[in-house]
Amino acid sequence: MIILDMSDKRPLYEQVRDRFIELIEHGILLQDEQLPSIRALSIELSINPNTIQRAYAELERNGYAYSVKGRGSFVANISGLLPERVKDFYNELDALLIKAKTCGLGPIEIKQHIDEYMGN
Amino acid sequence: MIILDMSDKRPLYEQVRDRFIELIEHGILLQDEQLPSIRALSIELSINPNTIQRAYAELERNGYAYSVKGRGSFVANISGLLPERVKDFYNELDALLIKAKTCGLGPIEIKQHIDEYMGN
Amino acid sequence: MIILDMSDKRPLYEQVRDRFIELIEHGILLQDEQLPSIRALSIELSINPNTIQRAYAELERNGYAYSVKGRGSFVANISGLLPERVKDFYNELDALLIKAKTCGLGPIEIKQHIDEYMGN
Amino acid sequence: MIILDMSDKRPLYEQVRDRFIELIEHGILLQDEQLPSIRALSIELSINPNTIQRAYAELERNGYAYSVKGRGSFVANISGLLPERVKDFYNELDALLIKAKTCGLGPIEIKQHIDEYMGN
DNA sequence: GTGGTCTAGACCACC
DNA sequence: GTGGTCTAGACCACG
Repeated sequence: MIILDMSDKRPLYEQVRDRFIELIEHGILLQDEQLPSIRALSIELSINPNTIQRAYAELERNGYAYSVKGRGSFVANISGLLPERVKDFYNELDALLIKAKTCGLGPIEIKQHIDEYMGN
Repeated sequence: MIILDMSDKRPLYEQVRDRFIELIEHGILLQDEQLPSIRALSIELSINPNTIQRAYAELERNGYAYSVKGRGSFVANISGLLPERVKDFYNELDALLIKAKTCGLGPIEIKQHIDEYMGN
Repeated sequence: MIILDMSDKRPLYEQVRDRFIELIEHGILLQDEQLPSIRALSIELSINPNTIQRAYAELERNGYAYSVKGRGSFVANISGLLPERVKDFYNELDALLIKAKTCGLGPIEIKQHIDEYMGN
Repeated sequence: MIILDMSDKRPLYEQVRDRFIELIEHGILLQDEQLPSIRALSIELSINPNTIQRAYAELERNGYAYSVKGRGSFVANISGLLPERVKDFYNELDALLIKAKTCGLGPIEIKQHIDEYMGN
């Protein structure tokens, strides 16, 4: 479920965090489902429990999970996060479109690529 | 020409490097034009010359500049870099489109946003 | 009567304790009324009896309940607790007013807010 | 400047964090002023550098500070945080006013206390 | 068993 | 020198 890439320049805790965000956003992990325990996952991935702890803390901070002492960590209700994620998407898209301009790419080529990629 | 943002998370050398890439890609710095000397720029920005040196080295490594011992650094011919940058752009766009799907955004909304942003 | 929120950061025993304090202070549970038995409540809430036991022990320690061996736990006479609670309230209010100052809020705005909130 | 209370139930990193928030909000630490280095402060307080690091990370997350690798940590521009802090204040005040009601305190007594405390 | 905090000590990137 | 990440190992509170 989680795969670490030691050659990735991102810190391990970000890799773990982002992988869980992906799993939650794609609906593979459902609301209130229990995440692997910090200790179990740290053994499975052969990394320190503190690193998992940090990843889980960030998931909680970003609204993707909640944890209860003595019980475990669980997937949060993420329905409230959608507007924020849409806003994020458009911000990133705008940044990318600036780059497109400096490559000589116009709206027509980009839109065509989108149709090919997402289907129209 | 170069402005540093100390509260930016990126290291200074990356800020310097990326700013020059921007200036070069936008045609503000032209081919074979001389870049500021390391010493002059380090004084102007009040930062360590090593930091400028590293930025220039990266510019050279990425094909945006070349240096002549004892003469200085100059803007390279970047026409050969375009295909690579276009490829980069499409890779980043594809990653973003995956995110769009998980936000419930389809090609129609995205294309409309592009038209509004870039003009059609 | 008691509702647990698993995503609440507070431990379960505090949630149980505080909910009973609320019920007692609001006069919903009256003096000498019997609290639910530890066993019954633990089953109703699907949590460990030790958790209820701890909540009840704290209620007793804080003067909100008393227990009779073999009989159960009962609501205590809380009239003696009022002065202490008033004192608590003013202490917390004073701390909050310091914060108000650093936000540029003066007595007029605060008093107006109180009137709107509590009615005058 | 920073005093730790080992008997305080709050974790050390929260004590450090909250103390700096206090210093920043009260204008004792000014914008862009450098915070003590993580190592220096950890020695001064006789606690582990990781604990300071965590406190500083939270300050940064909450918009009170920014840090630059190789340079240090600095006080951020907090003017943008004011509306949020005002909102926080009113939320906490509302919670307190509920408590006041259960103590039999009405708006008149509370407003009088505010006048005595803040001056009118 | 669970998560949360802390220490000690290491290594890295940056300046 | 600075901050950032990670490991190893410990202790605590909670259930």
